[in-house]
Amino acid sequence: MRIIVDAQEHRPIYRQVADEIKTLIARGELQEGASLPPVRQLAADLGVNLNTVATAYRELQGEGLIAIRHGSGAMVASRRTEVTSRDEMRKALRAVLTQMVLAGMPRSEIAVLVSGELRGLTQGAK
Amino acid sequence: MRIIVDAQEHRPIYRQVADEIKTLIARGELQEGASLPPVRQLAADLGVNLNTVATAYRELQGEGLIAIRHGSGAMVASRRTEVTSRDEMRKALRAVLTQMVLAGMPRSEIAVLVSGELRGLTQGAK
Amino acid sequence: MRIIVDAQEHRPIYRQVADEIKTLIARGELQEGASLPPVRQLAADLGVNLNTVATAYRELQGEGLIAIRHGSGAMVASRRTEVTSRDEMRKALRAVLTQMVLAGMPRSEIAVLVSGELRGLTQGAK
Amino acid sequence: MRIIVDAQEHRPIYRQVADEIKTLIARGELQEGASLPPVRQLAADLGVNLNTVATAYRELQGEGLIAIRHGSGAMVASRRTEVTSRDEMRKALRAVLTQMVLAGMPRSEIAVLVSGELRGLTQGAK
DNA sequence: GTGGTCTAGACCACG
DNA sequence: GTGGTCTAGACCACC
Repeated sequence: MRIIVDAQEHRPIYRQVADEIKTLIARGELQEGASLPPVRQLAADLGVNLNTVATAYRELQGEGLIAIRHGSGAMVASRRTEVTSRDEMRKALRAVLTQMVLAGMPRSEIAVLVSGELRGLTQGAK
Repeated sequence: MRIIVDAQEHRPIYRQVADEIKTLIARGELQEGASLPPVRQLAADLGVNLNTVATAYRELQGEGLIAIRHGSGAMVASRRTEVTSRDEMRKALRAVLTQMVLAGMPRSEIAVLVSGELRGLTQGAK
Repeated sequence: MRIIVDAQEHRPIYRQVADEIKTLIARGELQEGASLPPVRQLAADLGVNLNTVATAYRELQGEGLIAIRHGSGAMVASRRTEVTSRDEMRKALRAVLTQMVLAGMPRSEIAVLVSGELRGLTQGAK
Repeated sequence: MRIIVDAQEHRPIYRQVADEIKTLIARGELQEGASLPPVRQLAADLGVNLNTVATAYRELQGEGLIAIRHGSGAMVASRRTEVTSRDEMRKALRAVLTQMVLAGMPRSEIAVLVSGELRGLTQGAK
């Protein structure tokens, strides 16, 4: 499983892990029923603390995206989640776009970035 | 100045305040040279501590977006910032879009949201 | 880590702490990758509030000199900074030298002081 | 009297004014007995608040550098002062040099800056 | 009247 | 155990 985390980023590491796994699920690279690597192994691969990965898995479980079965690992449960409110997502979107606009990125370039990411995320869904 | 903060959100309050002000600047609702409300007044309006607003202002000052002059208040200094790397913005964008896709939001609706926000942010720039 | 602060001085304490750490880094007494003491411990050592040290660390982080990782402490990241403009540094230098000249300090003695400090600061850079 | 202040700098404006006048005195451009401009006029020239200039004059008077006579303006009293302790000056010098070193300025260039400033300050003294 | 700094202490987030 | 955030309130510095 190809995941990269960066300790210097603003987002906490556990959330980076969770977000990357979410992206893999959304892209269809992790299908329903697929097994996730054991916590210890993923932690070792990423060079992070075991608790960090465990927290990420717990978050994904809380959102209903994965199922953790004691003693037999974790697997992808579903491609649907609804925990984050529409309003909160909109605020997050606005914050990101604001950042890009203030950084001087032209609107056309932002549009290209967005559609590029969207294409990657939705093609696996069909 | 219309700003809303939510103590329940993950983002710290001082960053919510800073982000909202950034959006107002990006939108052109706060022009260069415009005065910001005194920290104590904004703190009272938002129902938060003085220091929380002061921290937000300090962050904006550090990014070069506002100029604070001791004894005479704060004003908008610029509409440009460069603190966040392109790569970090891209990752943040991907995380938000992933969230939306997994929430089951159709691609067309996401596109509408994005362009709506973008329109609000870039029209003030002309 | 030997740091001394003086509450009577004009410079705020958090900046004194940051300045002292900067000097330790410039001197090479704190190498890149070295750990800084936990905020609470340094605060206790100096007899100041936790927040005061946290503010100093945050300032150093903003200048890129240290990296703070939530949950696992702070470490020296770099020996380079670029925040202060050349012109501002020159003006500050002039102010200090003016002070010394008006205090009646002979030019030769000032030169000795300067080269002594400079030697301490640049020898670690070899 | 050629004085420039910058509201964005770290030093408070009143201190910038005081420092600039000190430099003029140290350089010999303001001789003993010379009159200083009226507070109101200097404030108008600099575009700053009247109280700011008054505070600067008060500081200079406190250091014995100028004499303020009620109703007849201020004049340069002496070129000697001793209010700032040797230790505090040394600390200020160290902070400036640390800044320069961390900004990557080579030792040779710093030396040139220092001797250039020193030459300007001490030539008027002979 | 404006912002700046500091404290003491509480509680949370992260690894 | 580490840093982060917030509060309430005091006092200072600046314009």
